[in-house]
Amino acid sequence: MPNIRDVADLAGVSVATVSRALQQPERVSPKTRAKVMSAVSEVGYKPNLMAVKFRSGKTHSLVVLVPTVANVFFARVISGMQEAAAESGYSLLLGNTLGNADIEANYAKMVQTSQADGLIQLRAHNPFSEDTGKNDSMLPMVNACEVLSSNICPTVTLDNRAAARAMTEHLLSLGHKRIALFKGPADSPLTQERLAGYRDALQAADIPYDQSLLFAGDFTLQAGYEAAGRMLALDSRPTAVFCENDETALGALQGFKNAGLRVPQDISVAGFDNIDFAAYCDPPLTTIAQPAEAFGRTAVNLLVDVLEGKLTTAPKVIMPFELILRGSTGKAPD
Amino acid sequence: MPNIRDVADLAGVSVATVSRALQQPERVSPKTRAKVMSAVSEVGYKPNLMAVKFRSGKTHSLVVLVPTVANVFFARVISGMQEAAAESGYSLLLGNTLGNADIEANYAKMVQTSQADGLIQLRAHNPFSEDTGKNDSMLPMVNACEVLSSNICPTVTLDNRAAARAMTEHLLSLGHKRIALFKGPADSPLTQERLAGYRDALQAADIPYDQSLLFAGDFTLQAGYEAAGRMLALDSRPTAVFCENDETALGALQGFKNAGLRVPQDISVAGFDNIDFAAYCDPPLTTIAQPAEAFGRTAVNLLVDVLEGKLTTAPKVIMPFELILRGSTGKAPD
DNA sequence: TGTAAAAATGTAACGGATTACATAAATTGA
DNA sequence: TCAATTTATGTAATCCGTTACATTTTTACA
Repeated sequence: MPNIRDVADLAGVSVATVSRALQQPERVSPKTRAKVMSAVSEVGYKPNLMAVKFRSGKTHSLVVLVPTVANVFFARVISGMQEAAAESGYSLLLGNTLGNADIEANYAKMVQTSQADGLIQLRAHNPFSEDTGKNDSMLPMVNACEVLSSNICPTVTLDNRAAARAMTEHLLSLGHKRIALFKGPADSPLTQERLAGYRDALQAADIPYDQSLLFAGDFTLQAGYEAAGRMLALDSRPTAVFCENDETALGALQGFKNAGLRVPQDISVAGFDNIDFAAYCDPPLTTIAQPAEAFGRTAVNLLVDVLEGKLTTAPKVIMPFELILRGSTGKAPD
Repeated sequence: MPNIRDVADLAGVSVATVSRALQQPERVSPKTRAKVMSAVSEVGYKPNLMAVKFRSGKTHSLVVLVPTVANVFFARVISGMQEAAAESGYSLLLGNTLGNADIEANYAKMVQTSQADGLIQLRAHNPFSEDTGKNDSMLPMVNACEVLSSNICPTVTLDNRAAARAMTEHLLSLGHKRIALFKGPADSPLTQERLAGYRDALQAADIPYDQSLLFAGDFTLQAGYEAAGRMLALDSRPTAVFCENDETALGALQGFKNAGLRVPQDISVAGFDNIDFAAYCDPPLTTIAQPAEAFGRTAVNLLVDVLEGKLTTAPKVIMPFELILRGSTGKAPD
């Protein structure tokens, strides 16, 4: 690979002049600039950006910790991140962490070893085991989607409690009294928030909260399918199910159908996320739309602000949700 | 951030000794090693890996050009890549290119500017517009899934032609005579290969090839849905549809159902990829399973081999496919 | 034309870790 | 105990751009 010295030699100028000709062309005479430019193309010079990054101490890379890139919702969030990152001149390093704290810590090390400037965490877990060495300033981290309870960094989230309450109220308004909840893992704050919203709605409607109507899963199609099976074994069968994400709902949909139930005549099913598939299943899924791409964009923009020292406090951005009514929910059977 | 000199000063040794104590502990006396180690932890030293990468000229990063991370199949391929990359000590830089050649060229520049060691392209397009400056050796690139016709780099693919033929033969064996093909974009080699397999099967069965049964799309749910609508407008309606990917098939499934058709009684639908959703739709989708994670792993391993100079020729790895028979295909109606 | 100011260019230090080479210390064997 | 090895450690160059500072050249105006 040719370097800046090769160019300087060929053009008959110093390396400083070459650097200036490329970085601040106006600081160099037109004649020299032309000489440099032709030398650049003659030797096929491409600046070694690792050298630039090393010297500047800025990598312009951001690590993103994704529990799993195979999740459709996260894929959309990542798309949004990539757009915003490109606009700000950053690139994204995706870490598929499988929700494993060790893998996360490993990626977090990239920030501590100057391989990345900052980190975006999509899960409610602080990946920085040890201190980052800069206790004075803000952690170079942003938390999105599922949010840490401690307020250690800027966050982007959605009012999950209010959204869950809105969906539960929708089901109540259709006359459902026994509403099952297909949850995520019990230790997930996101699950706890949505559960709280579900309870809020029940309480407001004077319907007793029944723990036997809760079914935990891991947000996959299979988990939804299996939860449907377990639910059908209940003595007194619920007439509606609120699933904490769309994959779970789609799995449940299939589980109910396989058991011979009709949706929504026999049972209503609602999801959360509004992934593309939710509009193309049978029946189409009632769900909560989250602005996934905007989540990603906002997270990146916040992180860039942190890195540029534009933030002194850690803001919490609440994104809007939207209730999407489709065919999978209907009047409660008599 | 403390650097190696801070450690050296505190330990009362030279920077060379610190470096050796960390890289080749056996080259340093146990006493010195202990001093260095305690100094390391006392100042909280983390080596600046940008400096290491800069000096070594190896970034241990691989760029992956993904048409869209929101595609479930690609998400699985990426998962496989990440596993293999982690095992070999590489990290992945994902580029969401939207199939845009300019964006691709931009990411390819990361290799030319020493920000990444190599590149994996999931689309049939050479992103290196200009030469890379190393015409003598092999391009630091691997092509996976959809493959370039020119044999400029190692590739990992599947015998798409044989797979499409196998699926078409399955439909023929069920008695279908008019089989529609929901294709991808016309300029995609992948589409051309699958089309060729479809034609092979028809020809072997002495069924005339009818261009009016081909419907182009872009591999999305929506494209499948719309193609279904267009197909239903045909005078003589096909009894089976072979979709070139599962998203298209799921969109088509919904399109047919909305039009009042029953699947598979009125029309059979087959897909390609075997994404998770294919098993959880109604009816479950007959499809071709591709070893997506293995694609990713193989691609990374090949690229690492290229980078380490272990390959002198460009191999073409053909992965196996599997025909998955489910409920969406059935006997042709009389 | 002479001098001050402005513009253009050059020199060299810098960033942090690695490593070839040089030197110093410890070990071995006679 | 001394020379010959072996082992341990130190010095300084290197990777490649950027940029502060120094120097040279050009321009402007009296």
